[in-house]
Amino acid sequence: MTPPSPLDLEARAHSEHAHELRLWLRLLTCSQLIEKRVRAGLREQFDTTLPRFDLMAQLERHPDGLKMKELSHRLMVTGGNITGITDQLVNEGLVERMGVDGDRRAFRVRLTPHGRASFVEMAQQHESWIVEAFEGLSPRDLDSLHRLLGKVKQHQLELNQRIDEE
Amino acid sequence: MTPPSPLDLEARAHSEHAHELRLWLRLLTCSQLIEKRVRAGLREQFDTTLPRFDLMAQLERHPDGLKMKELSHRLMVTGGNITGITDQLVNEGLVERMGVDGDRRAFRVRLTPHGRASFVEMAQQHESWIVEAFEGLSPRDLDSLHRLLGKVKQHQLELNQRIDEE
DNA sequence: TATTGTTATACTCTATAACTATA
DNA sequence: TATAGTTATAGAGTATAACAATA
Repeated sequence: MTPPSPLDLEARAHSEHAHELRLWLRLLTCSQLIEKRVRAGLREQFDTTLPRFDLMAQLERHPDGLKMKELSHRLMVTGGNITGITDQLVNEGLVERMGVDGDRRAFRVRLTPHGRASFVEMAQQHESWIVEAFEGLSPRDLDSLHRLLGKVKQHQLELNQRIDEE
Repeated sequence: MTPPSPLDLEARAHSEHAHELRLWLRLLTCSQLIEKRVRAGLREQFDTTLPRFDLMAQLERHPDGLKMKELSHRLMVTGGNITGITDQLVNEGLVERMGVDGDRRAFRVRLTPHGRASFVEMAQQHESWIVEAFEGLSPRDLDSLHRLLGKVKQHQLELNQRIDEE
């Protein structure tokens, strides 16, 4: 016979916040499942990766280019990684580094015409994966989910703000 | 250099299906922000990683242990990785491999008493991070979000089912 | 002195494929 | 033949820290 578990008490204490924990696990599962499909599609159909796609997506939104520092901030990764991804994309002729007037330390990175055409093609396919991922939701559900996640996001940003100020 | 704080990943959305794209980017942003905090906490306070924590969490829910194959399925990663993580945890005395009656190929992996105690400590802290992450939501919001994500998850699983059958 | 960006490095996480030992 | 698990390997993705050039 199994000895009584010493952890029954803790298990009960945990169940007090079981709602939050279950929500977190479900949120994580959803984003992992969708992300896996997107990564696989980018790899199989376009021989690229999500960080590369994300960097190009940022540049597509900013035709005049973005500085390395700005890319680092927007993609939430440290600078060395941006250098590496940018180097790859430059070698493939998809983006280019341009000088910045008045600051010879910095670059503007922007899409080349080839990079822009390439991105448009990927973005169309990407969109279809995402539409497929959410086709189980009504327009009203989509809106509710967006609004609720907006609250979550806002709260995370406030938490990070507090930490940055410490 | 610390990881850059926030972001504007959501800038990526553009087309006629902008609703779905924006929802996806927001979902991804939320899970990334929370996940980064959890990973950082596990590393700083317990010198461990999220996959290790997740494996132990599975075992805590299954006191009789789980087979390597089951862990692989539940954690959504391939078998070789389970071997690696399990090896680490065995070396640290946190889990153990037990034989399975009637199948000498397989193992049951389960928490040791030390592993269980260690997990409880981590889980309490983990819970506080998750509660903090969602403290901006009312109980009603929590419930709505959980229900909506349930629809998303269900749809992903059906999509994967279709792919597995191809 | 501070900031922008690069370089070098190391570590975690992951998938793939070949392998073994059982079934 | 098929399955459970291991091993070996390669590559993605990331952070850290030291560094150069410029502000």
